[in-house]
Amino acid sequence: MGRKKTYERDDITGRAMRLFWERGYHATSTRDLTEAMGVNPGALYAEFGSKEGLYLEAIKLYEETVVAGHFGSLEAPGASLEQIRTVFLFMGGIGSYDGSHYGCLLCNAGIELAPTLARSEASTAHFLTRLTLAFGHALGNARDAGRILDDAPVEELARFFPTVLMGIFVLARARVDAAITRAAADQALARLASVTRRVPGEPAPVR
Amino acid sequence: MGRKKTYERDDITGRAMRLFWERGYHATSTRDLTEAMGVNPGALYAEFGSKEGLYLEAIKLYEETVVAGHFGSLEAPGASLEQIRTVFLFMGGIGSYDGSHYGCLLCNAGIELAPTLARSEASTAHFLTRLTLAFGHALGNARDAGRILDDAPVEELARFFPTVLMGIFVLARARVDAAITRAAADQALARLASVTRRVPGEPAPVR
DNA sequence: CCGATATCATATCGATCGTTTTTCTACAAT
DNA sequence: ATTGTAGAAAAACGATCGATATGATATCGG
Repeated sequence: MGRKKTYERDDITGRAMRLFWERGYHATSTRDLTEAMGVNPGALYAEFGSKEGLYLEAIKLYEETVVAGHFGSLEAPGASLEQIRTVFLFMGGIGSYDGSHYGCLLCNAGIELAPTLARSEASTAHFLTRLTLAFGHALGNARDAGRILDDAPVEELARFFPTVLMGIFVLARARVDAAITRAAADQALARLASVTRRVPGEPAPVR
Repeated sequence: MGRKKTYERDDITGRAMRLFWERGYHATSTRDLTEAMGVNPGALYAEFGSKEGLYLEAIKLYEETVVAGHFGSLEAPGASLEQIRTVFLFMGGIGSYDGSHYGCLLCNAGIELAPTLARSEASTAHFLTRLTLAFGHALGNARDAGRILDDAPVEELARFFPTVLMGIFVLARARVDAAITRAAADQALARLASVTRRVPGEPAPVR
């Protein structure tokens, strides 16, 4: 009994996510949020408890959709060098996409809120751990397949690549020239190429 | 004629800088600022015009002191590979220093305010340009001295290194394990080593 | 068709925001 | 000593913040 909701939770969470993503936490007011979500304040607080609760839900949705969409290929069973290259080719070109100045919600959250909101800090740290494991997975597969040198520092590389990605997100948000993110991604791939075993038919490593 | 000021502008700007650096712009109120600066609101507005004006002054001071302190060696006439290595050795160890979770004020400013405060976006972009020029300068010197390969991609590397630094700042602010920033810095140096010409008496490149 | 009730739209809450005004105090030229 | 003035100290400004309370409205079981 009672009236039906005129919204779906995932939908309004997604709208809030995009607003937080673009503007950050503090620069987004609850009025901005209710307007973009198309709901009244009461619904926001009934669904999410507080602005902070909504933010954390938005982060969760971001992990499940955006992060999974961009980096899920690295976590797939057969992930290897191709998936790493694809990620960096995409990230290198991020400066030329619409909305690239949004950067990454979890990177933004870590910068803006890590000192004052422990759950945000934890989310960003978890995100970085996830990326590190994903790269480690793909690199491990590549090593098992004999595609990278036996003494390649897999663990260090798996920590290096996410760091470069964070740097690229910072550059994208500061709207630097797209050629810079391109160069950064290319050089990360060049580091990968320097530990890659050459096999017949494969293109030469970038320099 | 009139009463003497009880503060010095650089001193109170520095106190504001540290507070903005740690907490970010929006999470720092003018009351927090006046308290930390040891002045009354009237003095803040007489000196800086607005909270935004104070923030921009703090950024300027940060460039002149902190940035110059950490990256000035790269801009010196004789800068070369040693200066690049020193920078990354320091940055790799940043996770183990007190206050490392502050990250970098200009990186933080780019993330938090770039979408809403054009002058902040410009400051971060200018900072990145400055770093790129500094690395390009050091790499150019190294190439002129025959210390890196003739076909080494100097310009791309000069764009790559600042990107890695931004990534490390993000990690530091999210308080990830110090071993991760260390690995990221080491791998950036490994990329440098792969274009470095081996000369007698020099240590072997890192892998 | 009718109460019961969950959600709607809207007004409004106290707190805090960035900023300004007011009042008082110290200093210097006369 | 007097007086003009720049700065210190404190109160208070309107606006907006996150959050809530108040009625109107739609949807159900009966």
